Amino acid sequence: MTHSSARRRDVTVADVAKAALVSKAQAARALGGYGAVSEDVRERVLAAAESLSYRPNELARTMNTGKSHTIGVVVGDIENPHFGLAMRGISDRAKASGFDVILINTGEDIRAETDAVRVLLDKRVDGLIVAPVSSPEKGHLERVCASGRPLVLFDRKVDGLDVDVVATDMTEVSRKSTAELIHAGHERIAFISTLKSQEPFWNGMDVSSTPIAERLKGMSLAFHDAGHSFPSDLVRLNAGNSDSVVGITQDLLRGPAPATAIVASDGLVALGVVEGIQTMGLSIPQDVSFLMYDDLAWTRLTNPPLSVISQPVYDMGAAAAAALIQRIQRPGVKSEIPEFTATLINRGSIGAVRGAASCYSLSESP
Amino acid sequence: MTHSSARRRDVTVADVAKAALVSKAQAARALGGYGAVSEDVRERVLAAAESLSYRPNELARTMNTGKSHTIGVVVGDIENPHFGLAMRGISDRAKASGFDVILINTGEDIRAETDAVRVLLDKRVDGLIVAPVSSPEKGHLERVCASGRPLVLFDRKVDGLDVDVVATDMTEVSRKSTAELIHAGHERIAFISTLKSQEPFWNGMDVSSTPIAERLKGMSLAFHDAGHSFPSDLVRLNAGNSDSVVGITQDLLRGPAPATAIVASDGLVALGVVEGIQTMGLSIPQDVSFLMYDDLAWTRLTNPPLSVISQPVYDMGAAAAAALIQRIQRPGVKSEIPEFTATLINRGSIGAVRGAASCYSLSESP
DNA sequence: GTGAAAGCGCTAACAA
DNA sequence: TTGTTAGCGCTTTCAC
Repeated sequence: MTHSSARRRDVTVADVAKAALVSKAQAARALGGYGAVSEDVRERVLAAAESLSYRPNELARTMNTGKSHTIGVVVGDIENPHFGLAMRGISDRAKASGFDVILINTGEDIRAETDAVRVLLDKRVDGLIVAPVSSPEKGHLERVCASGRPLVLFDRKVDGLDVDVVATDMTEVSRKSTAELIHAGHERIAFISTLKSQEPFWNGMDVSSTPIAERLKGMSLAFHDAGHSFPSDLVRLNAGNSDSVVGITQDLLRGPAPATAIVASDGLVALGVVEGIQTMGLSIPQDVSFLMYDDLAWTRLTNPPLSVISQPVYDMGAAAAAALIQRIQRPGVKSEIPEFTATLINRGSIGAVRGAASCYSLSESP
Repeated sequence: MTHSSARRRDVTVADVAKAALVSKAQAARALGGYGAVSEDVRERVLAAAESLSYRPNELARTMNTGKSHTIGVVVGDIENPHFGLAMRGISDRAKASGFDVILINTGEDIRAETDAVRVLLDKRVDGLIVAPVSSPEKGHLERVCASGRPLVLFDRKVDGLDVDVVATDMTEVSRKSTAELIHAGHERIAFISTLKSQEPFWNGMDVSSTPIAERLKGMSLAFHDAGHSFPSDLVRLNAGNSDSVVGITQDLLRGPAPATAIVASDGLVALGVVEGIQTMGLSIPQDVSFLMYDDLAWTRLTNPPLSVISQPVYDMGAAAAAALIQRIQRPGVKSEIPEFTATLINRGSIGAVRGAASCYSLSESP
């Protein structure tokens, strides 16, 4: 049993120095790989370290240097594969540059997000990537900037915060997708999002979350292009768990002027929408057309497979990490962030409106 | 602009002490909430801290106390909702006890897992929860124990490592589910797992991953119960990405003695299996029956909805955190870990074997 | 090249 | 109740 004494003190540079018969400073230099050390001393020190199985105390190191070689990531919902994939992009890119990545999940709660940012700053991460929950509060993010450590926002930008943002512009793809739906005869196109909002949506309302605002703007533009008016009564915010989405879906599909197509703003909403449609005994796309954001693996398994708007999430994660590391290594230098574009993948859940002339055929995806 | 000078030194206890006209020690006591401080001094110190917007340096604090009030979590694949849900259970429980949680994702790579453990130990987390990738290597986990910090394993146990394990015993539910399949006339039941293995599976082989071993043992027992022999030629390990699973599935369904039922050992494998079945133009459950582990949200959206084996993942996460925190707070005291049981949720992907007498009807789930 | 000594920001033992 | 003093383990002057 080599580890019988759990309460043993960690071995320190001093121990190594003693064993190698050199000064603490020399041992530290050899171990840390800085300063000037003779070959002879270096070897003795490394050998001693090896045999004592010395491990540097990163905390002490960080305290002195101020650098931790760690980047912190804060996301709202790690159960959403969207963030899982982004996380992989971030990790891969960071690892390639010798940075460790630690993540904190907030459950889409602004208080938890504030805590998470505080914890990571306290742990002296070298920089942060935050996928901020949509909320007017931004004090915690301003505090990051004030601390002097770089911040990169993921997915949404925050008004009045001059930091790098990695996101896909959704306006164009939304416009194009909506045009596709309109082309198929739809005018009653609904949009469901979990975005929290005090008031119901109205046309021209200032939507605080950039990606949602862009999706809505794209829809609005497409309706304008087609000479129709945007059915803003079919925009539903504040969708919560899956059950509430099911309810909203059923509500949208009932009544005198039901929706003929539904757009889900993310994978979680999509689950509820499809379930809602199914429980009403309706078929996609015969009775109602369906479109969702994010190309999740399961969307190919339903019947019909679902049409989705796909974003290069992995690449976005990698780009976020790259931009952050750039900022860390060359403070003050503006980092170049690539443009990302989302594309419509039209699988089979968009169909002609029920009862309309059935001249609709899919236009090819680019 | 309040944060114009990004390069300003952080404000320390010394600064606060000076402002409050007390000694550094008194300021530290007041701020840290330990020792004895008069009401007068406490107020002056807190006021000074407030006005200087003092933030304690957690690193320095951790260096002295050895405690970080942080627990580290290491998982293989955060894209798998299984771990996302577990993570929420862990976070919720930890937060309730005042612990922060940081996570590192390893991509099912043993080297990354080793690194992750090292990083977290270096950051001086108070304890670790690890969902270990199945691998013979366990040096990194032994190092955790040697460091004196508690470790809780999630999902799988590791041979020769005497630590708390939070897992669901899969033997019984596997046996029962397999019996269900056999009852429906199936004898050619396949099992696909991503578990890495040097050699193909053979009956009686020592499978290193507990949950997979249990699944297989349950199957074997059920076949034994029914007086049939276990078709070990239909057990496929080393499944990789989705494409490879599709290939394995197609292989299993071809040939002179094809599988009539397929069991997927996790959600990722399941995606490939269903896709494989669909691309062959076969129907579930008419042509082939299907069963998978983990009750993921999308399993209700396929046609038919998929039969699954459900584990209380959130509760398991919470229990892991509870056990770990117990160990942190009362070292040496053995923590009581509840038993978890998985249940078969028979939705609609298990049917009678093609061509057999169609007397099969679902037996009710408990 | 080398070593002694002064920090980093905090806690904790010891006196007063 | 207070203040003084020593650390925690490392990096980093600054002399030699």
